[in-house]
Amino acid sequence: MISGLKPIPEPALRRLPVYLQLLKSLQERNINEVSTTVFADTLNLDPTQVRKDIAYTGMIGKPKVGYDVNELIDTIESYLNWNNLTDAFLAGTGNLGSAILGYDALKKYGINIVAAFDNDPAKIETKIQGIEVLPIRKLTNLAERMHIKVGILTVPAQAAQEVAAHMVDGGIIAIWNFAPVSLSVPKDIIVENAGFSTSLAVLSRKLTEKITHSNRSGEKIL
Amino acid sequence: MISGLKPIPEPALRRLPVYLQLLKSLQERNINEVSTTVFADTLNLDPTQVRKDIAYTGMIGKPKVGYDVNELIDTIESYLNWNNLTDAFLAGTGNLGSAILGYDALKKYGINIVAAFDNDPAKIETKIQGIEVLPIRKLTNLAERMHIKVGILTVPAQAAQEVAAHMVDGGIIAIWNFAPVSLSVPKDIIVENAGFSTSLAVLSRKLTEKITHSNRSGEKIL
DNA sequence: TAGATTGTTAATCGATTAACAATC
DNA sequence: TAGATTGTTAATCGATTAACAATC
Repeated sequence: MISGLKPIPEPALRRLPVYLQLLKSLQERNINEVSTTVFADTLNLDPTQVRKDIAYTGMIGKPKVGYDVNELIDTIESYLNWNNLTDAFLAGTGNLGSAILGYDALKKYGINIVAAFDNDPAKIETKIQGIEVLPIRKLTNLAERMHIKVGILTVPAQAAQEVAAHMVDGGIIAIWNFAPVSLSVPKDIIVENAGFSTSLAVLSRKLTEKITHSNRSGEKIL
Repeated sequence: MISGLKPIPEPALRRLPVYLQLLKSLQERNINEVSTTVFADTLNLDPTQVRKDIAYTGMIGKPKVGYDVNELIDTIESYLNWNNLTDAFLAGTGNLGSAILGYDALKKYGINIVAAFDNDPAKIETKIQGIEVLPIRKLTNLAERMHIKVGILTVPAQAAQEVAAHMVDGGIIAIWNFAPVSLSVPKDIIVENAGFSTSLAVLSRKLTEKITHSNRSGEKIL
């Protein structure tokens, strides 16, 4: 065993930030210890599941007591590498791109946007939310020179594939993709799709099911 | 059997918009037929999985031929109810909220924002992206009167729980939550968390794993 | 101490993948 | 027709949940 930890399943990984958020609120209320029962009751999860999820981070609890809140925050944050800032480029300074540039909390998730890129001449050489906007053609070279590893893709759908390719050319290995397009990139490139469509599909379908179901069973829908 | 269709597992539901996106691009290229082999190869999925996913929507294909592209688009869109516009309220007109107000493509996902809410006096009674901004205290009443079912929550974390409660009071039954908070709402309320943290957790951890792994095995990381 | 909680192994559940007859 | 593809049943895989000894 080299790393001492089994690779985490993605569903478990997705729950970690939820735990973190609860832990922070406990910390604010000066609560120093937390059991998986508390997690489970608050978040509607199974306590065993919470215990397993936490175990993936390497955190060790105390029987009868639970977990130390501060320590667990530190452990999860360093497991996610959120305690270190990773420099990132953002491409596409439309509404969404600009909003992300202005989203200070990104630093809490370990992301530090150092430059933005766009092809609109009106935006180039200006600053949006204090971050300089450069032409897209400079992205590849600059990424290489600055050893940038993370790219945030907020360009329109039809430009996404091309800009993603520029990112990869510049040595970027992780793309946070907001465009509604499945990017075709080398298989060792990490792509995390954060577009709205998946999330809205779940919302829309659940809503549709609920409405048609409550109609059928005669419940009121107003 | 009442509805004729088994309820779809959430992982399958999340893949539907991805299929839809590919289908639209086939449609643009005037391709009328598609097989699950094409889906599988393009999207790196198992063809049987694609077939099962599509079956949940009620779509029927033709052996040897595949599926009719236009018909499958229609079927998925109506399965998600994206072919009808659902009116929605948005609360919180900061960077992200404003970006969503300006995001025309939301209409393609069946969402039509009819009013926005904020507590900043400077914003109230103005229009953002052509949509009127009203004080939050008017949300509950107006939601009720307008029979609004969907609320988009883009307020700061500390306000999220309270505003969510106002939405529920006004009869909203589905909340698209962008605040990094797990909302506590009655169990029949649909909450879809679309905050950045989950998505960034996956990206960050995968990146960390990749970098530490490639170091260990001696590959170059630049 | 007794009771609550952790860590872990075993059982269950559900989703993915494989196999294959039916079809055009 | 032959070969490709669908639809579906069976097998596998992996995640969730249950059970329980160890612990403070």
